Amino acid sequence: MDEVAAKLAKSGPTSSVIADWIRSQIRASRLVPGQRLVEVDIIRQTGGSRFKVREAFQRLAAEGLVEIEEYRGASVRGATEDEVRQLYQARALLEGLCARDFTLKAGEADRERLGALALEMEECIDQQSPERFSRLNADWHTLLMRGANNAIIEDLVKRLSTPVHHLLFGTFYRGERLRQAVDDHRAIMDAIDAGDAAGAEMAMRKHVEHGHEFLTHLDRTVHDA
Amino acid sequence: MDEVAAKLAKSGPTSSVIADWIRSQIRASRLVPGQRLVEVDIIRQTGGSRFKVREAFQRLAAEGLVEIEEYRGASVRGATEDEVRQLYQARALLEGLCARDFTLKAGEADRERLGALALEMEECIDQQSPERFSRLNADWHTLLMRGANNAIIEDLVKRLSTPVHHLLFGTFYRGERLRQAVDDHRAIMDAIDAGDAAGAEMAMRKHVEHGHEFLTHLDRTVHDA
DNA sequence: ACTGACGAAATTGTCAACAATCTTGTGGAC
DNA sequence: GTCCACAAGATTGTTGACAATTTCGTCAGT
Repeated sequence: MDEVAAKLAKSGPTSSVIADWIRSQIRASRLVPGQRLVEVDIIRQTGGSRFKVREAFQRLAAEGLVEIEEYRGASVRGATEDEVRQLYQARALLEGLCARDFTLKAGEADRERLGALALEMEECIDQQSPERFSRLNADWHTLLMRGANNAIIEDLVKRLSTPVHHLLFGTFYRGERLRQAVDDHRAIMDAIDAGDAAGAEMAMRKHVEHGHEFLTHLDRTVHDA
Repeated sequence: MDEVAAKLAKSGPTSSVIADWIRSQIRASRLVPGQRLVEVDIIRQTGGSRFKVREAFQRLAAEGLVEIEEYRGASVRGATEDEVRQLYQARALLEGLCARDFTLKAGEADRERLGALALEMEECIDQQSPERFSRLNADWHTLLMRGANNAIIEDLVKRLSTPVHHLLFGTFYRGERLRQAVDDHRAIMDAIDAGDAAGAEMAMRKHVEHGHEFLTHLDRTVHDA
């Protein structure tokens, strides 16, 4: 019998598991900015104790993902348009650096895996499966940062991505966005394979900026409707 | 009578006040990497309740400043040499962007205040007051990021700085480091005043890299001793 | 119908006691 | 002297109950 699993089942999810669950709910737009996170609701849905839920809130508050007000509890913190801009600026720089370091440091295995993921993503365009594309896209970016051997930046970028993930997801329903992303990835990988570190950095920055442009364009479209 | 103050005094420090206190202890090297943070000790020294202390631990763990292990509690998390390198790489990019944006956006008042702080720092060199220099230096960098109107990066940089602050502080006891920092600041401000955004960005990157170089140099010196 | 006071319900903040686990010191066997 | 088992103490994890505050519905007065 699996003692570890039995123990986990008995004592319920840990605070970081609960925090992960809340993060995923936010990414999936099941929790939207401004919405209050009522403790008993989270307890019912996760099976965690109140203490652990509160611990999870503290972690998420430290990440800036939720806001805690006295006697009003936790609520999902949204990002203003200007914050989204700042956030993409930072991402462009940080991921750009990773693209550069990946070019200089990554092994053959990582490069091949990056290409394989890119191919899978291309298939998604015709198959109209945005959620799969989204997952593969996240994997692709993660692999690149990991290959660059930069855990600090990987952590920062993950943190920066969460608040806009649900917005971003909307852009993946548009074929043109998917095609551009695939093209951008191709350009980045070409630079990497050519050993052109500076080129890879520039291409990555452009890629992130494209993401921002699509997002603001989409936002404007929605606003007009 | 001040009701707010009375209330605070009665109910003791809040969890974020406790977190601030722990952060300051780490920065001041009174808590060193690897050291365990025993709950009752923190309670005695801050006057907070156990519950609030634990909340503070969760926040600090989310920031990556402390590590929490089951039944072993919280301990100060140190940074490896490689992590410090990654951390400075990220800071160079992010603060560089702020120097650029400061050049483009900051008003006359902010520019003057930046100059005033720089002058105060120059005085510190002769007066041999590294702790004052350290405080002014932090103010200078903060002012620059705030003038660039980039709260996201300000937050990220603050987070990146805490784990190495105590190391950095050691470098401020060396006159040569102080002089170089002052020179770097001067170069950055000259570029800003000339409206040379790209120049300011480059100068800031160099400044941060200098900080890293001094740190590794110091580390090697200590190691040899 | 509208406004504002009032109170019950819901929700969060706090604490103290208890359980689970780790740590340390002690004593004995070899 | 060294090593190991064992127990006592120290430390952390968890729970439940209670206090403080907000929220929402109700109802009188206009």
